[in-house]
Amino acid sequence: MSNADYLVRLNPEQRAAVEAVDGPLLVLAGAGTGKTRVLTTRFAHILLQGKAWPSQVLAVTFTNKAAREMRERVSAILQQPAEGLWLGTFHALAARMLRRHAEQVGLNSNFTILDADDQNRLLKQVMEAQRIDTKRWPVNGLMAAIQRWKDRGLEPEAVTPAEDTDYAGGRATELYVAYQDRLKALNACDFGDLLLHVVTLLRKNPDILADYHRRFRYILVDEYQDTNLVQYYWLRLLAQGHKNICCVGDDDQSIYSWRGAEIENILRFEKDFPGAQIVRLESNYRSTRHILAAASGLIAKNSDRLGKTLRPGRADADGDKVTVVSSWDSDEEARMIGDRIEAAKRDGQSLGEIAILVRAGFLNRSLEERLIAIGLPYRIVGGARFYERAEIRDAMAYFRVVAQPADDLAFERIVNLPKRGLGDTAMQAMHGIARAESIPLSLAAARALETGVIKQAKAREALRELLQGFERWRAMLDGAGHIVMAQTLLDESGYAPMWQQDKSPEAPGRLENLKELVSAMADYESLAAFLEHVALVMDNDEAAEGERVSLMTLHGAKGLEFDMVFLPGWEEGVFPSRRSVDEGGDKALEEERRLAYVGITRARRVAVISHAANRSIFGNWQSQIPSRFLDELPPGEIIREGNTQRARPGPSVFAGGGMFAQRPRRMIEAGAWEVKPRAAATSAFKVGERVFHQKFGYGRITAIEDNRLDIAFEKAGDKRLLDSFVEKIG
DNA sequence: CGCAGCCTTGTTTTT
DNA sequence: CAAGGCTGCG
Repeated sequence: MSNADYLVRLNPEQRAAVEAVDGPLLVLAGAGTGKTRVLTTRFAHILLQGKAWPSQVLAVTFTNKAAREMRERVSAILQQPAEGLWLGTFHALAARMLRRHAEQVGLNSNFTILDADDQNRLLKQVMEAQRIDTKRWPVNGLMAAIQRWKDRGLEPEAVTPAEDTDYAGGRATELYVAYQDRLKALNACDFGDLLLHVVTLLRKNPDILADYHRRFRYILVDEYQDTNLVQYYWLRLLAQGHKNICCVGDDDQSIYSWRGAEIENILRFEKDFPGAQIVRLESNYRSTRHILAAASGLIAKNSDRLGKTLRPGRADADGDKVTVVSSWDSDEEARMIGDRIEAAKRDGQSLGEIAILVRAGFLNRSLEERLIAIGLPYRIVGGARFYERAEIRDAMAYFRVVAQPADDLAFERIVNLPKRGLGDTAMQAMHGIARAESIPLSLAAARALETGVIKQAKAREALRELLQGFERWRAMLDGAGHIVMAQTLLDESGYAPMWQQDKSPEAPGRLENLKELVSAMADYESLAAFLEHVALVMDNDEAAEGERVSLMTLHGAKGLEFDMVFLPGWEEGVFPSRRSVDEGGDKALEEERRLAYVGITRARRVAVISHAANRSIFGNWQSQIPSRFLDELPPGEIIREGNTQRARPGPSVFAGGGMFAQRPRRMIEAGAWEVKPRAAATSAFKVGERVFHQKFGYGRITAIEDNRLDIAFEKAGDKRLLDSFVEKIG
């Protein structure tokens, strides 16, 4: 593409969004309306018009993937590598700013960024030091509260009674203070701190803020609907200078409130930035008209919306209606999906363009089993990630101690790994010294050797060797470089040999991962740069090799598109998620609905939604009620298939016969997802009656609520079922 | 000090 | 059903 015609390729609304360069602008971009194109073209337009140098534009995204994509596309339009840009995720950019001014908030610029696991362990230590019973008061509960405070931009002293929780008898803020103190002592930050500290320092230092005002003439923000309050404060502070802030987002795709995102940020944009223009992108170039209509009909049930109508923008927008399939159980649902994928494959459909999108990870299980059984290649996107694997985290802990001897959490993780004979008592001793003298653990360990508090000679010797090792490895950074250092360390520390001697089946894979880790280091010029990368870029998008079906969560699918999309598990409790709705009420329900909207709008050509009448959850079978979202789909846009009867009354379901095999059973009416709650009076059951269920066997009714029965099954335990799935025993 | 086996417990979504 | 924490033993 020559850079002269980049504007011609836009439709009028997109072009308006690109050309309205000065002043605040909100671009409401529906799914598939060319949001990324607008953002990147606008970026390039600013540069090509000579409005700013590349270093004078701040471009913020949520994910590393989006940042990478934007960088590539801007380069393509500029026809040169886009370097020296302030382009990245909120967290990466905040970390960059914070390192420049770390001393303003009491940190050293080489501070460590802790991951979720470290955060939890640290907070647990803090709580135990304060004699909090972590059984009665789970660490996760306080962690969540602290994160919420940080998401809202609240330092401990800013937590008002109204924002407080009654956690641990009202000691939550006190613990928050202790946790923050501990972080500073460790010269560490958690994820929330990156933004919180930056906002604090910008507020307290007008001169620094003025500096950034001078620098950033234009600000571009992607996925604005997912920003939380601190992110919003940060943007608002920076935008005060030139007021050229452009936020792109879609209120209908706000799905991260559980992580602190405030949909109000986007709903309130015009108030926050007076004189703001709003451009709506409503021409969808992705999906067929039925898919769009189904998604639009569903999202129309939400009330908190700015309002936006998706129009089919494709010339070939005709296509099939959305299919809704009912199945007896999750296995049959998985079989149905597998069959359809195989059929599509026979018709020449590329597997890489097929996705199965689920509400939660556990739904993958039966799907995976089926795909393996029929030999369809698949990949799980966003599953156990590379940098979260134990061996990687262990190796990283070693590297962290090399980079920062004061990193107690890392030191603690590896001091006895491989086993060096340092158990609880030795650790207690070291902690005691560290606390008494206010020194890092690794120094305390050296002191412990001198004072001889570690009794066992073997442990002492092993510890001495480890500490000497760290000095050697640290010295290698200057001469041999970080890659040689890493190899030497993994070998000499005994960590890699530990896995070499391990006979378990996964050991070879772990060694392989360690090799991969070391080779990944080659892309970074220093150990510090590598550590930063790992802390902030948790995704390593392994090249999507080969033709594979993608399995992922609905959250993970945001921003992606596929020819063919399967949406299984549309059942009450699963989707919408019971837990979300219990916690967040109507607001959460609307968010679940937005998630459904995101799911449907991923599909270009084919969307298949399904539900099953029975599903195994937490290891036991439950009877499932079809999702209310199914009823909310416009009837004219969908075709229903299947039913909730057992597919075949063959031996497969109750293999081996057994006590249930011979029972006569009442069949459930076809099309059972239309089963609606009936009036209480019609329930033909009585408390105390003995009943039979096809999967759970015999039981007795303990309570009746409308058409729902609480039943104590002899084998399967207590369940709540729809009465239509149960039969009386005469 | 370390291990094995028991029990509990909890399962959404992630930068 | 899994993983992780706790207990009790060698």
